[in-house]
Amino acid sequence: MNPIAHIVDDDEAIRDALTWLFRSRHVASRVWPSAEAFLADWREDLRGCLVLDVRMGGMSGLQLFDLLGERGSRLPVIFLSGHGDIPLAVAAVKKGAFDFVEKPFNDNELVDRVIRAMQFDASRRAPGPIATVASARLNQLTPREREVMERILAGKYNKVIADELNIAMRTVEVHRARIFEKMGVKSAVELAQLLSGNR
Amino acid sequence: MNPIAHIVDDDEAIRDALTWLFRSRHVASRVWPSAEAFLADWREDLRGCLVLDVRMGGMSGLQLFDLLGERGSRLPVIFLSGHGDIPLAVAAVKKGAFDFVEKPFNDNELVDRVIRAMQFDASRRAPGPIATVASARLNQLTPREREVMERILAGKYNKVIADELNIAMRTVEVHRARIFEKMGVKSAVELAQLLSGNR
DNA sequence: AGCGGGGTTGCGGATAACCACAATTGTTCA
DNA sequence: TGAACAATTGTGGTTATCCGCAACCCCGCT
Repeated sequence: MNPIAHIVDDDEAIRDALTWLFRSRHVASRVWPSAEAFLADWREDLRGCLVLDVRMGGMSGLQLFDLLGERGSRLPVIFLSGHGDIPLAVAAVKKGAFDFVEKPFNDNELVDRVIRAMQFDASRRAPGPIATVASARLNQLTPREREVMERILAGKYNKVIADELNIAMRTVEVHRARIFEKMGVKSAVELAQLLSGNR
Repeated sequence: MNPIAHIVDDDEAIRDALTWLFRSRHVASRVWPSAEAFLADWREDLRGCLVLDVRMGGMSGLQLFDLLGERGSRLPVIFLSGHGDIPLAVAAVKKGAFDFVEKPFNDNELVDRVIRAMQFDASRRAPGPIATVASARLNQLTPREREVMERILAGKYNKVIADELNIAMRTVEVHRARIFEKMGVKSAVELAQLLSGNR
């Protein structure tokens, strides 16, 4: 899925205006008339950003935001809020929304924020330095050790790993110990945490 | 450490100008005259953003950027680039830099981008939806189970956990099993991955 | 030939995890 | 007051992990 601005608003006039606006600024976009409609099309790998009306018939923008959060969405969300909805939008920002824009909005400002949200999304997905913490140590591992490690991280028993690789359990144990040593961890749990880009 | 704009530039005039600029806009900032100097003060928990001159005597901004990446920094980086350095800066953005600004820069624009970078940093650290994948299941856990889980994630043995909580090992085992069941995982490794915001 | 590194294996024992079965408190809520 | 739930513990047994000690094979390099 290519990065696009995903727009959810129940006001057709707004949808049309935004479609025109983004097209004129060469920003790819697509509109949905309701939270439910968007949810039906939502997939975890959507990229770009989400422009979301706070107040809508049916499921509100906030509710959608929360729901997407639960489902693991990381799409940056920009809320469109009427002047009365600002406290709501602020609360949303505190919960991790990317930004919010007051209605009526200034075209340039909105486009600017959408572009930034999309840049944000892109940079967060960049393979770059994010997970490089462990890569230095990872490079010390021999190929075979890497194979074993994969399976350790899959939560498999040594016995199973031995089976899959057609080697003795004892060998797996040896690899396991070396892996922990080289990666500077004491347990499989620590290893998983180290490699899950957490902190 | 409170969020501030961390500024690294080897030109004293620029440093002074930026200090003044941010102060006038009520954005906390601090300056360093070289990459090396900043590196000496760098800590993993710095918050805010990093404004970095691409070209400097000694270590360049790009080098510092790479180095920080290796050390696990997640501070969003805004590069200040002369017009000749733009290709470099663009490359940096592809590697995960947050933004770059051409010199000479427009004050408003720079402040705006710095604020966005800081918002980005703040929202990324927000307890919000990021790790909410698991939070639904996490809420099913009883307080006691949570206590046990913390210690499991610390890689401790059941025996040690039992000791710390002053309960029998058997009890820990029961909690452990329940935790795995409620969280829908089969091993401590999976649990760690689930809770490390990976995907 | 000698050396080192990577991969492999066996033995045996200490330690921990995992589990089914069974049971006892204390609290909250209908 | 009785059902439901959280927290607790025990017994006994199976299965895994973790390690020291010792060893063999293959390969590339000196």
